[in-house]
Amino acid sequence: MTLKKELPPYKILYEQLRKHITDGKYNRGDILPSENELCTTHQVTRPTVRKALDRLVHEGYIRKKQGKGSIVQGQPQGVGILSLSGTTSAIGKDNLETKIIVKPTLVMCEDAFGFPLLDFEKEVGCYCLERLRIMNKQPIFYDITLVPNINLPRFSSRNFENRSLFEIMRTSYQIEISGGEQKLMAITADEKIQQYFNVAAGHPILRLDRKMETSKEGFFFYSQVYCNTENYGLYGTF
Amino acid sequence: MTLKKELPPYKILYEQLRKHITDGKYNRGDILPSENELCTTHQVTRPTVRKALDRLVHEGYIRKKQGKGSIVQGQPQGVGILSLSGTTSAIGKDNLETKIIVKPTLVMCEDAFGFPLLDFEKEVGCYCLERLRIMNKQPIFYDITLVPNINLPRFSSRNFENRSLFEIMRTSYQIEISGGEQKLMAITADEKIQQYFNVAAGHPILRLDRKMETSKEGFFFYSQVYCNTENYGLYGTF
DNA sequence: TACGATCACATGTATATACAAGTTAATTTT
DNA sequence: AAAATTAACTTGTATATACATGTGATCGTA
Repeated sequence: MTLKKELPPYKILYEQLRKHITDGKYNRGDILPSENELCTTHQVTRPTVRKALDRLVHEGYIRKKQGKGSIVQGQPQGVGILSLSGTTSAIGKDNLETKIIVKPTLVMCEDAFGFPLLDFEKEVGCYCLERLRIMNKQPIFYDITLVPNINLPRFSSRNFENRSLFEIMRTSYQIEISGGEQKLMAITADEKIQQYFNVAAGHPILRLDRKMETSKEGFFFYSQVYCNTENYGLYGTF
Repeated sequence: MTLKKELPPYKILYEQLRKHITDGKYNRGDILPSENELCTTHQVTRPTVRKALDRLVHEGYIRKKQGKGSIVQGQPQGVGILSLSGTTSAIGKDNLETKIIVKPTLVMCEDAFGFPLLDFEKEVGCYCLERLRIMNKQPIFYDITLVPNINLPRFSSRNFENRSLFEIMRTSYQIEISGGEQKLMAITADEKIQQYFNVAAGHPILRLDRKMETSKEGFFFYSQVYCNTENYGLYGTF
């Protein structure tokens, strides 16, 4: 029994081109083979090729120009905290240190940061973990994450110290974040946040409540992120 | 001389369906006419119809389900301020009133909210306009927008009262926002903002600095948005 | 009545083809 | 030699068609 039940051609082509871009076989500024070339090399017709390219355009991997070609943009930058990727990638993970405040603990809850939980999620409970992200010795992010307790082998014992949750999901469980919704607001630091961020009372803090949807049907997870944007504004593209 | 140089059929259909959704002719949960019906009513073929629908899906106006149909999602909640659409659509424009604080005025500037300006942009100057968006009698957004002074006929005399800039760009000049970058931060209200939003000193405010890129090569515009998220958090999908 | 097969219809995917329009480089003309 | 034209590419848009696959109502049977 094969897990991949034969992807449609346009997806195969999409995956392949995407991989070549992320792997660096194509670099920013390169021009992809023309649509007609891709047709012959992949033995598909132009609408099929275009469907694959459309998706790459939409996701920011390439840019197209009439009469010219498909120009590689590179890794969709900016896919920072405001979009697909994990919080870690928001500012580049180089100088970002992660400290676990609360290790994954199973909790029962009725809702997740304003997002209503599904019945089965309430039943099985959620793993809750709290982390503090520190950049250049200064705490920047504090986040609380809720992951429904479905069958994720060894989840609670995994090391979250310096890997984003997204990365663990993808590499250990083949679960990708496919989208989500979020609510943003500016608040003032409460006592807990004042402590964590080492800021005065009344300090403005940016808060995000997010619901992530994944490639695994019906599996969501939730997080609440507090950001001290005093020195590092949140950057993103769209 | 017609300004609209004949939009392609799929765009006409897109605009029309989109309008019917934003106008409320179709409501959340409604099912759009089937692709084949749209073919006959609009005298185009299915790929053309699908192209229009693809775009509506992408922007979050509708959702498609195989075997069922195209289900209206409503105002793209989501495609709100954090993503493609205009600020107006961030919270639905029903109760949103727009007040012009400063009418489009030509100004010369060196940079735009931290984004460096191109040389030609510095040369020709930018139209600067300031607006206050009011929801249920409470000011929610205050934004300063810079639009480079390229040839946009009658731009400064257009009525921005209750249309988003994005909408005017799209419908009057066939310029679409294709992406952009933004920086977010939480700040405390300065005196001007305190006045506009009628809040106390120290009130937390969410600020966005954005650079928008458009379908018109080399044409960008810039805005700085202040949001009072006390009662209405910024909502978006990704 | 309850259940299951069937059928009509929805979207999903793919082919084959045609022409429009923008870009670039080679070719021709001046 | 320089400028204008052309030719050969590119992507953009559209048609016409075919079959696969998911959904839901209808009909027929146990």
